[in-house]
Amino acid sequence: MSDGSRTSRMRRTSVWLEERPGARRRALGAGHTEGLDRAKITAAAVRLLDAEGPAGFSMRRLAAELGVTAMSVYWYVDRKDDLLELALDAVEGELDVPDAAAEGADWREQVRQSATALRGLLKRHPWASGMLGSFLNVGPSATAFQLGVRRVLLRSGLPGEQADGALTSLFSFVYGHAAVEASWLSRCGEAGVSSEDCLHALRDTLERRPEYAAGGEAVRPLEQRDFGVALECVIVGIEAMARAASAATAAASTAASDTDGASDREGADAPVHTERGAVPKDRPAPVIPAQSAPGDG
Amino acid sequence: MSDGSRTSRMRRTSVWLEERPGARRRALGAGHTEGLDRAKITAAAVRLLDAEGPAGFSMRRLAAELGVTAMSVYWYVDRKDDLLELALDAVEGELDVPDAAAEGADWREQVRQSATALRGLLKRHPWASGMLGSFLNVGPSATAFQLGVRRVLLRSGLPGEQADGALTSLFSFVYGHAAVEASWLSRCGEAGVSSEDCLHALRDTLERRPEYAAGGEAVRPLEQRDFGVALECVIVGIEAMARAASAATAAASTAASDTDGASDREGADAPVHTERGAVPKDRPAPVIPAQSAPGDG
DNA sequence: ACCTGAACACCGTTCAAGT
DNA sequence: ACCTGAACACCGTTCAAGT
Repeated sequence: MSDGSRTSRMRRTSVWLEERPGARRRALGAGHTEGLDRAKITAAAVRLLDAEGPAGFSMRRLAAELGVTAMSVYWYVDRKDDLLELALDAVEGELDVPDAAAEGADWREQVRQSATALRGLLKRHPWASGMLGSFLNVGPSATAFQLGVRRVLLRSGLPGEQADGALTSLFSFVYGHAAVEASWLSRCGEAGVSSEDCLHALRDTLERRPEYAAGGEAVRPLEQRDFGVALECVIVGIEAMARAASAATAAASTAASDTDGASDREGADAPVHTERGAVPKDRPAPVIPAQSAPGDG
Repeated sequence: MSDGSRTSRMRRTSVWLEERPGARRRALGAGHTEGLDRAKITAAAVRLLDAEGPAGFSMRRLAAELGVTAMSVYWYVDRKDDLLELALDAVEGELDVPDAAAEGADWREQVRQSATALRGLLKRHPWASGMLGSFLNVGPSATAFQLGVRRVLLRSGLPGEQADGALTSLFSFVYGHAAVEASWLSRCGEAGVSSEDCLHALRDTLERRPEYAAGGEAVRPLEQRDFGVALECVIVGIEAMARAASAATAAASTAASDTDGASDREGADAPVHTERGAVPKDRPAPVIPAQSAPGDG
């Protein structure tokens, strides 16, 4: 019931989740400088994506860049999507996995650094943020980074289940922010317009066209999206979550035995500051919902 | 220097930002039941996207659905991308714009409802979350909704600039979360695998393959991503931001005149609870950065 | 004003050969 | 084992015609 035969039933959800992954066509570690290679192809794909964007990327174009016929690539990679997944995880390898065991490190600062590093990555490779909405993103590099940040989040005092919620919150925010920013920049870039001119055109449209009911006074602020302020907002939310959780733990252990050493955790004696009971921690945490899978209607 | 001639220089950043938008080819309000129509085409596009997903959507397929030749659509729409933008804003029209002027409404509850409604929309139309990373999303419906939520956020006591940061944080989170969730579901769906089986395969891979260095104990939690917990985390962050801001305002007005009515705002006397000065509000809020626009390298 | 058909320059991918 | 060429079934979009 729980052996590996179940996985052979599925066609393909990700390059990383296939039956004999990695060692498919040729040993990855073979040290030959001539001929193609999964690593070489992946590196070329990253270069091409960086240079031309996802719209300019094609198997034929990539093969030309490698000085090879279009179909040669298919010996190393089954489908274009597999190659894109490889490219995605390859750039995520640029991230430093934070060290949760570092001695005097403040978890907030580590979270701040990891989030900023991820954002920087997604700005260096603007095509990557779009891929996060297309692929599973479960490659080794992506996984190592996410687990590392999770370990850092646990240092806040957050229990495991809520640390996952915080991790989701943090990554969703960084991904979403980068995707919106990337689409803005690429749209302006393709049209040959500066961001300022584009914002100017937007303001003009909002003021002049009747479909846009509301006035222009509230439009201006939408120009400014500050990653730092928004990130700080998420971190503060995580912090409040952790404080509420450790206060609950302290109260419980105080009720059990009165002389407990749990109060040396910082902020454990602070009250919960939200009016409505802060973070609901007794709500069931569902698995990613399986119903209504998008397929053919 | 600031007249409309500047906007004619740009080719196209969005359907919504073209020179004579809306009234391009035919009056939109014309009441004829026969023949095509921008509205009819847009509605058919939404239906096709819902049914087949973005990969199954093509101009030829759409035209067939409309019982018309492929090129007929091009009389009403300049490019496929324009049509996708129209479809995106069309589904965003399903959202209720929150009423910030409602009498006894709690802003947290309104934010919660709006975020949940947006998430529901992005789950009903899974292709939409991907489009948010491709287009400007400045159509009338999207704009009305965002400005409405912004007005609600202002009721928290947050000053305008920080309300934009909070808005960015909130929307980025919902977008990012929906995009990751949608990609997960669609990948599993296309492979004909349930989410549970896919998670099982992922856990197997993490445990067995050497590239995935870390052990499996930290892998399990990544299955559970609770939108509610993460959303609450963002809301608590916004709340803390607002409390810090209004505390600063109260302190300033107390310094100016001692008998000020500003202290009746709830929580204004609470101290800032973050150890590092909470939200940095003196940091400059940059416009969406214009440098390093992704184009040809 | 509205719609069509043929055509152009592409795609991803399969398949039978080559060496 | 590795690479090629021709071919299939598609794309988005242009353009000259039709009515």
